[in-house]
This record gives sequence, structure tokens and C-alpha cells, in this order.
Amino acid sequence: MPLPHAFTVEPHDHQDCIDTAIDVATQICAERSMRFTKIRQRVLTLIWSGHQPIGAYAILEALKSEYPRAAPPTVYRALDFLIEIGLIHRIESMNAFVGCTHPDERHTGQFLICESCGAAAELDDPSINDAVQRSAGELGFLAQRQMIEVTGLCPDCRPNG
Amino acid sequence: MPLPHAFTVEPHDHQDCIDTAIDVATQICAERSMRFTKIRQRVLTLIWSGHQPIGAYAILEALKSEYPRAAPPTVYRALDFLIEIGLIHRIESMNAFVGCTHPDERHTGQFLICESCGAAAELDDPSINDAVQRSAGELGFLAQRQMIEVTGLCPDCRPNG
DNA sequence: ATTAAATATGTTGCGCCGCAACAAAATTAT
DNA sequence: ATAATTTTGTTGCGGCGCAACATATTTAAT
Repeated sequence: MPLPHAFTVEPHDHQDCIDTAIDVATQICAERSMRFTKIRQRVLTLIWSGHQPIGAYAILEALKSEYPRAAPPTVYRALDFLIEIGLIHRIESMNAFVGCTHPDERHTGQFLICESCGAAAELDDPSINDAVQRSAGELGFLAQRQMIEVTGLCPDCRPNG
Repeated sequence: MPLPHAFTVEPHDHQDCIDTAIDVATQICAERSMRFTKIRQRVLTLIWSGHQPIGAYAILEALKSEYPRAAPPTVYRALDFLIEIGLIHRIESMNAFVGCTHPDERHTGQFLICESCGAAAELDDPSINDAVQRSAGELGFLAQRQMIEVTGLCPDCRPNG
């Protein structure tokens, strides 16, 4: 079952999102002989608690209920790990983190972020990617990583539905 | 004279960049009856001291030689002012600021950032903008502001010239 | 099993980023 | 001159992010 993005028209059982994310993570880590530890699981679950990007210190606060000894490095290490294997993304304009809804595909980091409800939907639009690649290429620039963050209003929050 | 972007093929007299940026700023402020104070001038000049985005506290350090009483708010106020009138941009992925090379046009904030030399070139590519708008529209998202930051290697820094 | 190597987590501490809140000064308008 | 507006000075704080070192845990080698 694929992960829905934040702006799916039909409401979804969000627990499925979390479960799927954990399943995918478990599988990826197994394939690569990496350790999907309890802490990493918990951090990923917390990030997937909603479709809104969440800050590291908010994660830390939630984590402390189960791991009273957790400190900032506890969280940042888990975040680094999850980013490294492509399970979460960092939203640069928010200093926050969100679950990746395209964990298998090659992702470039395209996001629509609702200023009203805070939800972030990940895109994977080749036409955007192509336009960026072409424009960069025209200047002789070798593009390696794209950060595209578009703020605005999601379907549920915009005035006319 | 237009402001060159960071990756112009021919080297340029960078003092011209600074002078032009100040001239443009002076004119815009005059038109809008806003005060282009010494501090704001100085901050804009410091930002334009190179094509590399510069952090607020680096600006502060440089500013202190002339304004020993300068403090973080001194800089952030000037930055807010300059951003407000579109003379500089904030690079979200770097927590840094760079001069706007399209101060007259409606700008969306598209940047190519060289990971080697740190220079940032501003784009204003309608095809990127269009692709983003269309993609957002397909999901019913009302796009208001775009943040596009592409990291990679500039022509001078990439392996094969 | 024991030991060694690798990996993950605990702990302390710090530097950078950004701004709120209030006070003082400077500019502009009346 | 006086008042209103705008800018700058000053103090202080909270969030973000990680370096550096210590400890614990897991995995690999003997």
C-alpha cells in the first residue's frame, strides 16, 4: 500500500501511514544491514504522527516520555539516519522534518506546504525536475540536490474549497 | 547596468555590482518614501561584498567596525527591511542572505548554490515557475511563495570546466 | 565463549540563529 | 516648538544543531 500525500481528497486511516512507513523502513534497513533501533523507530513514528513537519525539539519532548535520557543528539542522530536512507526529509524553510512519501523512488524534495494547517505534501514531478535541470545546465551548473518548498493554501484551507 | 549573476562567464568588476545595488536601493527607497539609512546601506553593501550568501552574524561582525553598538537586532532589522523591499533574499538552506539580482522583476527565489565556492546565482526561469504552479494546481494547492534552492557545482568549480 | 571491532546511545557543553520587549534617539509632520 | 512616527540602542532569551567524549550495545573474529 502506497503512502498517501497530505492532500489526498479522501480522508485516510492515518495509522496505516505510520504502519506502512515503519514497514518500509524495516525492509530497507534489513536489505542494507542497517539497524532500525527502537529509538529510530520511535522517531520515525513521531514524525509520521501527522503530515505536518515537526521540529527536532518537539520530537525530543515526545521522545522523553519513553526515553527520559534522550537529549538533542539522540534526536539528531536518528534524524540523520532517517534522512540518510531517504525515509524523511528536512523542510529547510521550517527547520522541521516530515516523512517521505516516495521512499523507494529517487526523490528530489519537492513540497507543497499549507500555511494554514501546516501540512506538507511531497511531489515528485518530473517536469519541475526537468525545468530545474535544464535551467541549471544552461548556466553550466551541475545540479546535485534540489530543495523546492512551495508555501500556500491546501485544498482544504483555500477559500473556495 | 544590470546586475550580473554569480556565474557569469566573464569576470566582472564587482565594485560595479555593489554600486548598482546601492543605486537601485536608493531609487526604490526614494520612490516609496522609505529611509535608506546608513546602517541599511552598510548592510546591503556587506551582503553585496560577494556573491556568496552571508550570515547575519558575519554581517554583524563586519558592521561593528563602523557601528560598535550594533547588536543582532541591528542587523535583523536591516535584513527585514531589505527583504521587504526585495533587495535581498534569504537562502533558507544556509541561514544566510544574498543580494537580489532581479530587484525590479517579480522574483520567486530560485537559486543555484555552488557547494565548492559558495556562490549563489539567482534564476528567474518562468518554465520552473510554470511547472511548479501547474503541479500545485493539479492538487488543488494555491501556491503563494516558492523557495527553490539547488545545490551543486558551478561552472568554475565543476570537474570538466 | 572471549575478545576485539564496530555501532549506537548517554552526557556535557557550546555556538549560531532569530527575535521579543523596552528605552533612547532621530526624523518627520503639525 | 510640539507631537507623532520611525529608527536605533540595549538587554535578554529561546530554538536549532552539533562537537566531543564517555558508556553501552551489538556484531565479528579468534
